[in-house]
Amino acid sequence: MADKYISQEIEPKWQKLWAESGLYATREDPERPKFYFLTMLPYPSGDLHIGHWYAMTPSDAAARYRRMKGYNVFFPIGFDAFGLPAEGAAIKHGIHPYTWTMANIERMRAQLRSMGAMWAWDHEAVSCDPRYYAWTQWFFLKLYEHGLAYRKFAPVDFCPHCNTTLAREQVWGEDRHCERCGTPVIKKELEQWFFKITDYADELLRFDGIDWPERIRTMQTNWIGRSEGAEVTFPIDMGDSGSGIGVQSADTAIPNTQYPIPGTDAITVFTTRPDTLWGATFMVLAPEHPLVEKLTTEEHRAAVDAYRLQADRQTEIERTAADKEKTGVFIGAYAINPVNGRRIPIWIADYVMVTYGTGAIMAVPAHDERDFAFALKFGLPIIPVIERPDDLAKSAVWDGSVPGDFGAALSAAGFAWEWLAIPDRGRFYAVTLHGDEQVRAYVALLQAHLKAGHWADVVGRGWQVVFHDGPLALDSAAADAAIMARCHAGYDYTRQFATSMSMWWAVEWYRNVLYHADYGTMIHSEAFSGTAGAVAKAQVTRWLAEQGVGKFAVNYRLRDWLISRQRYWGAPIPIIYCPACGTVPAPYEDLPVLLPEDAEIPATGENALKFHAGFLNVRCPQCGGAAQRETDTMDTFMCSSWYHYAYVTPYWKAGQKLRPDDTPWEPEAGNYWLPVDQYTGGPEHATMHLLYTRFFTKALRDMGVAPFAEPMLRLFNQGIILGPDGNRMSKSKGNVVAPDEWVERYGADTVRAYLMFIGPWDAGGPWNSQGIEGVRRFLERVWNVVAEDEGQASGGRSQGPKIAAQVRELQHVTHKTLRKVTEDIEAFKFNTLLAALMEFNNYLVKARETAVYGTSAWEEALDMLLLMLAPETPHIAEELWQRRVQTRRVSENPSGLFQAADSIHVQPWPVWDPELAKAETVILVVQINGKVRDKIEAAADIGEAEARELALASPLIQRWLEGKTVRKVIFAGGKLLNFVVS
RNA sequence: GCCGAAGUGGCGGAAUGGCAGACGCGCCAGGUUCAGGACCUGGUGAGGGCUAACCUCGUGUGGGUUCAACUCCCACCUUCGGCACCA
Repeated sequence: MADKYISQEIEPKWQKLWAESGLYATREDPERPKFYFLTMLPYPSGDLHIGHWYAMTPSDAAARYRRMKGYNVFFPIGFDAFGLPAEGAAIKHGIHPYTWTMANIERMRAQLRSMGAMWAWDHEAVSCDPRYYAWTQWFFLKLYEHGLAYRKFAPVDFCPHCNTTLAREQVWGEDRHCERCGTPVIKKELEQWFFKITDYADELLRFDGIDWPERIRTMQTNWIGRSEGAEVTFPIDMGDSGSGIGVQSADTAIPNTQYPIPGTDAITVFTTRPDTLWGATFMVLAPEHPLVEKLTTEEHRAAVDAYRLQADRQTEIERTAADKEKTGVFIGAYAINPVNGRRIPIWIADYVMVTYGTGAIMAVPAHDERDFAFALKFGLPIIPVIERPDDLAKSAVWDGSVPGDFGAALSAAGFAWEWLAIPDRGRFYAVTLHGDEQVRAYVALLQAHLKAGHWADVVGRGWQVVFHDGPLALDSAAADAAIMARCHAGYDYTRQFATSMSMWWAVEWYRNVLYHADYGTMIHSEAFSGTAGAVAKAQVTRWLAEQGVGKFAVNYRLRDWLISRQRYWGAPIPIIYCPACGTVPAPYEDLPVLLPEDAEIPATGENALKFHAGFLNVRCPQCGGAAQRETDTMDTFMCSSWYHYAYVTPYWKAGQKLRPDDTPWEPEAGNYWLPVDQYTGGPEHATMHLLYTRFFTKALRDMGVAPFAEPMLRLFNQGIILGPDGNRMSKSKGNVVAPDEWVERYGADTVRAYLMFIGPWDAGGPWNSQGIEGVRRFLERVWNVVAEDEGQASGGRSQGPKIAAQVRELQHVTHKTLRKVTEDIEAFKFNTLLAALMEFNNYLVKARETAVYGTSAWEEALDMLLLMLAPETPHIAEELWQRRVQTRRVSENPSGLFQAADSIHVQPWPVWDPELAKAETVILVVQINGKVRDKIEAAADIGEAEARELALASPLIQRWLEGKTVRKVIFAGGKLLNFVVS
């Protein structure tokens, strides 16, 4: 009675029966091991697209597999339902965000059901439900209580299109655009709420006990950007110039450091290279640095103000363009280099960021590329203080400075040199030297040949200018000045240069030895000269601490998480501002602070809460006086930082008064399910959601709320499905692929299996419907093989040795396939899993025509085929399984109704027999000099001697060996034999 | 510029030291059919070869290690992702 495979009929049927039979009901069962399998929750934009299917259906397959393996699997779903698009729809179509969102959710629920996934709908959670965001607000209060939420006035990224501030993580790309709408962001000075994620920077760098992809760990590590170095304090030079520097002796708060220098005037810098301190020849402050105002002298104020203004006006793009010419101005003030007491000028320049480190740097132009460019441009001294590790030195000697026999003398002494022509300056001996010895010998030779009044330089190793009456080392700014004074006096050409280094920069041939940023032996550093590069940094840091001018310090690129959003459609920040009491948290028992439903969304895109008197005006919980609510709402990443906890007991304690000592989920259920065992989702959340949720969990642990430190033990990142044009799918590009039409045409099982089949799950790639037919054909062939078998289970009809061998082969193929499929699904290798099943099915199609048909091995093969298909294509597997079960009358079920216990999806995953999975024969590959010359069938356990014998019996091999001497034979474990001949 | 991933037939991809191209799409031939579609069977990297046996070449490029390299090492090219004046 083999009828046709009509997916459109069986899929809705089984979805209904599964739901009705309670197959997916969640219950904590201490008898069984739990498995919390989580896939990233969707934003209810209105329609599921193919990317959701790509992310979710393989997850479902893996979750189903876990259940068949005997785990009590929790596979929940919900909606990340706050966010800007709802407000956009409100403005555009006049629908309230709540109505729009809930309608979308309703629509998406139906679409999600069509996947046939084992969602725990009984634990669905929607983040915009007041019963949900009551807890979002509860978490905020807890964080506030523990000093992890604070408000500060700071320059923040603001999206003019979305009309709201954004977290640093939500600003993307070189042009610093809004992650959501693509509009370039602007900087605004606003008072905003932050979460102190930086408190956990070090712990977030550790991934102990979690199995996360290398890629994500690297991205998070880079994002946190830990660097070790020292903080060094440079006193301001109060001495001369009497310039009436507007310095006040008030406490000076230096940005991003907890170490204001009370009662002194000093600049603290962060450096990763304290070993280069002796080469710090100037300082640079960020234009926004608070000390700039105080330190600028009257003489320079106009220029400084002008520079700060233009720096402020520049967009971030202009300012951070990598190849930008360095700009900056001197502010008239000087600092004292604490290691040598030298006076160094203070500049401001926009290449120093107020947001990183202390917003101020010591500039070591000889060993920092940016400082080098800056010093070159503004004629500031560049003094090398770290020896070149490669020993290289160069010296260009004008042929007019030495007698004509200089070249011969160089050659005789064994120095490598060649002629170098410099336009307008003449011909030079270009000498390349290696190491101190050579430099010393060379300098002596040069000295002996130099004509009176002439000189030549040695750059790189052993920096110096050799004058006819003796060399001058470039070991300090003073020495630099002395060198230049002699040069200026002796040769007009040099007057255009302020420093030795800029003079050398003019010689192209010198350029590659003038600057380096490597570690190396310290030079020109007083007592530290000679300190080896490997220990220099640590030794100097220790000494700085002893001297009281600096200390070991760690700096992070990570900033605190800005969570304020100037939007209506989010969870309100539960804070009240009272003119008398100040900032007052809303009492726990008043949660949730409800979003007013009657708010009008202003067409200007502003926050509706600001104009809603009923929301805004409130009594102060402390003094009872008139007060106002905070109108900003929370970043939606706050909602998704804890949704995996919400699923455990959705809307826990709804309607009850919340208390600070509550547990945000039903404790027993939480103890059973948490934490998440396997998480799957896109890699685009690496530095946002995936970092936030780790921070959040660590904070919960420290509050005593959660007994674990990581929210998700294992993570897998699937790839991203692009539009058919290879671009990221987006409505504006019109390349969004809707799964519904494909499901209608081919069925959910086909779409599921096709998405799993097209390639490795973590690869993603452009959607291409070519090939989906092949997967549908595969399922039809499965249908034909299995459905036509009904009633044939009567045992083998023929006997004998021939059929025994065929049966054994069938069993071998069956068990080998089971092994492959099991290994693949464990590793999320769905593409090769499906290929193995296709191969297996192709084999069965052929085997059906042989005597194995109807044997118990045949029946086992069909059962196994269905069990292996159940995770990937749940509907067809169930339909065919039920037909087989009924046929065999295994189920005593008088009602005839489907019972959950009979479902294929709760059958135990079969176990392969290693003996059967092993092949009896192999194709022995015979090579001559590594080239395949013959393939011979042999017993799987063949030994080397027999293999050799077999190979030598082959006429083909005999021909290749003719007239050759066998030098060596390599036998690779029953697979391959290689004759090395000559 | 720095960090990471990838590069294999006409296409998606398989093989992580041992038969390159599994599986699927497409294409070609044949069967079935009044015909088309669907389905079934066989073939399908390039070149050579009495179109047979078989041979040569072939996994981004150039070197290397090895009996043997898509796979390991070195250098480079291209594409994608992340970071980027981060001190």
